[in-house]
Amino acid sequence: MKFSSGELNDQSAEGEKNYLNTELWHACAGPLVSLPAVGSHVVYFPQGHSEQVAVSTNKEVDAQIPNYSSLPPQLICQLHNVTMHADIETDEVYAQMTLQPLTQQEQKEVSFLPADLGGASKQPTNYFCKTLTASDTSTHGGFSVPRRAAEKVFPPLDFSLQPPAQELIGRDLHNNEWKFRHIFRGQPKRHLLTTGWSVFVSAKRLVAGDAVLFIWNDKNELLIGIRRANRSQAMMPSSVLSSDSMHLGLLAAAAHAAATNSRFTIFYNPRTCPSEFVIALAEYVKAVYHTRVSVGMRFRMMFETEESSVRRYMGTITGITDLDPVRWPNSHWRSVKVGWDESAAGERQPRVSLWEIEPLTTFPMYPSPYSLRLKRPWPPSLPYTGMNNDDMGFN
Amino acid sequence: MKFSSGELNDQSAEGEKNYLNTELWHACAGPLVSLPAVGSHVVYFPQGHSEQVAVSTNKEVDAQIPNYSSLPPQLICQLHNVTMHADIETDEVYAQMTLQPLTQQEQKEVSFLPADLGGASKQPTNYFCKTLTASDTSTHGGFSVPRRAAEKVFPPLDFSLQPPAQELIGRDLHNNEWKFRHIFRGQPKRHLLTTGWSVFVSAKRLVAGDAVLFIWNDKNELLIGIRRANRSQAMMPSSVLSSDSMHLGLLAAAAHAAATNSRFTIFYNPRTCPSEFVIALAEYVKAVYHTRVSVGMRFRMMFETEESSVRRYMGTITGITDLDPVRWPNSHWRSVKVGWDESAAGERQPRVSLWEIEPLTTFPMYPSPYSLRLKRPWPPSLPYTGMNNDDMGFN
DNA sequence: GTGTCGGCCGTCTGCCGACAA
DNA sequence: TTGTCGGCAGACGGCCGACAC
Repeated sequence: MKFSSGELNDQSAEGEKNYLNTELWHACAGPLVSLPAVGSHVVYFPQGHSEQVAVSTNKEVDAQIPNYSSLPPQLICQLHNVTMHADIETDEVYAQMTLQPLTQQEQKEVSFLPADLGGASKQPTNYFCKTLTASDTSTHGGFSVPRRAAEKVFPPLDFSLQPPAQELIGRDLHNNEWKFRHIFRGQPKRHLLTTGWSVFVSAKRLVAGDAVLFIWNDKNELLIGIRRANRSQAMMPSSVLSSDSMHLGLLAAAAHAAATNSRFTIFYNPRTCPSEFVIALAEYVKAVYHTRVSVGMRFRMMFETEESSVRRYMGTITGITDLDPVRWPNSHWRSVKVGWDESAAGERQPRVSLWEIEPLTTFPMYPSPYSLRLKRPWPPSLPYTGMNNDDMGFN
Repeated sequence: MKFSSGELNDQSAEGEKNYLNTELWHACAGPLVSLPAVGSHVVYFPQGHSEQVAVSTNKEVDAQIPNYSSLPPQLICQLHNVTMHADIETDEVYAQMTLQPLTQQEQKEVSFLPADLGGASKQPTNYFCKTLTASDTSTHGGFSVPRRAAEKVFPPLDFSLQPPAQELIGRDLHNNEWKFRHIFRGQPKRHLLTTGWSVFVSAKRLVAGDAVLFIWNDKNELLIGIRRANRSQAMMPSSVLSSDSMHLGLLAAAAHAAATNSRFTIFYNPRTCPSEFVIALAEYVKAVYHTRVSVGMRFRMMFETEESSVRRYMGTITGITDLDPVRWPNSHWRSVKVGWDESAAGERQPRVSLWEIEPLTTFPMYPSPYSLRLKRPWPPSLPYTGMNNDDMGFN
């Protein structure tokens, strides 16, 4: 992957030389998360960004918040910078992206042909993820390593020893070192992490239900990540800025950047965010202009499993309408209403975006009507008007 | 005091019935912090708010951030609501205020005569504040209570017991109960908190240098507060919104509220904020229009001491100029440059606002030239122009 | 194959006065 | 007056196999 990681970042509290391990970041972020390549063209959705802020502040966007008439529901941008980070306190992974909206001239020159998408999330191959049990997190004992996991990920034990045991040394997202005694004992025999485990649990404040990741990478290094359970209401309001002001802030920042074609910075929190709101342009173009969808159509969509792998759920498209006709008319953000085959009561979103689903076609793909106007970035139903600085309120 | 406290607040994670103790909040906030009364008129300074955000995000405001030409450097508002809060994780105190900018008509009707200021911070009388030592926070022992403090604040011990001891039960800002064994023992005799102290220290994650407050209030209740040491760089970026967007957000929120005379919400963090940025209008008017200041004039200003009392430092006015002539011309925010008699290298601000200082006058106060135009809210040098919705970029 | 438990040992918590600053 | 320490007793951390699901 081409994007830089661990760049010096004055908003980071992670210290000067912050070489965050890319592989570990992606493992913690999950198999569905991919970051577009630096320098590439992306589509930014203020609506999606707003959703993330709503989840983070635990407050829906207020109906009183004014809309920015000049801000379209999507901005085509060049991605200038992506840095991966992890919260010092919680190890929550997030990415910082610097985006620059394209000028109208640049947009005309952009290729709207579907390109190769390249950077699919590079999940490590040799890893395991286990949700912690009460015994794992209790002070009474250590960590029970699933047998297959230990045999796949950890270096083989010397079974001539009695009992077979070794010391494992791994590093977390902050490059902190953690040591564990790995032992194979008990009746029946099992793999355990004993000495060192409890300090890890208390340092990371892990509780039953949280998950740990152990990765053995190509360089024979052990990487250790954590994924906290979704204790949804544990999210606390920031007490820095009201959620209304935050919503206004993200809109104002995007509107100003669009009006002046200047750079702006956003944070993307993969574990809290319902959906990615910065999408590779090629992916967007392919989904919106080169895929036929209609009500009644069957589709698949990927979801993450407990064990950090993916599985596909199936559903049917029940409608294609604006999510918010007032604020964001003609937006492709979550424009597809869907029903799920296995619906466990609000477990899955009732609305998705075109690029999140894989339509199931039993017939060969014909060129869509849109493919005839490939040179026009936006169909008439999506008026992408140039913005006038004078109506922004900025100096 | 008239303001409501502990109102139901859907952005609060503190639970349904949040009766936060006003007395304890003020004790934790410190003797210099006062909150204006609900319903009263106040002056809001976006610049000061911006300073708070800069400190909270640990990042100075970017020069690239556009200014809002329509937003004046101060807004006269009615204060509709004040609620006091404490961070669930850190116990950091903060206040949420709902402000509504006055219409031009309302501003003309406002009394600009200096009124009584009323709500000076109501510090408790029977309390003590101690900065924790290494022994206090070590797991090896308990908490050493200064003798005078114990005798003043704690209920008297029954000295017929051997040793004299009692159980103290107190409550923190979240109304959590804490029990301590208070004992008078050792050679020489001293007051100690033993059983219960260490769970408090570990629950609050106190370290040497942090301070605790014990208050005995009128209702014979023990209140317990904490004040963490200024580990300045411990502040971490929020990872929700970029600091630029936050700055834009607060400006946009204030500008929109001013343009539409609608309410907006701000958070005030007394312990992180360099200066109060919501000031009682009466206080502002008195300082700006009824006080003569000039270069060379001597003044006093209050500061908080280690023991949570106040002392006054003296200084000399060295200049009266705009802090930021480009963004905020003709602002009274930190318009006074000062030199301090006892200057311990950047310990005290080199710029203050008029309402923060007490000018020393050896002669009787004559009416200032401004007092002749009391009925005009703003002198010509402060053009308070009405705002035009059309140039705000809002719908 | 793995979660939880009783048993058991060792370390550290935490209460005490001594002592010194 | 009060911060830190050595001493000591008891609680809990943490390693073990047993056992059950």
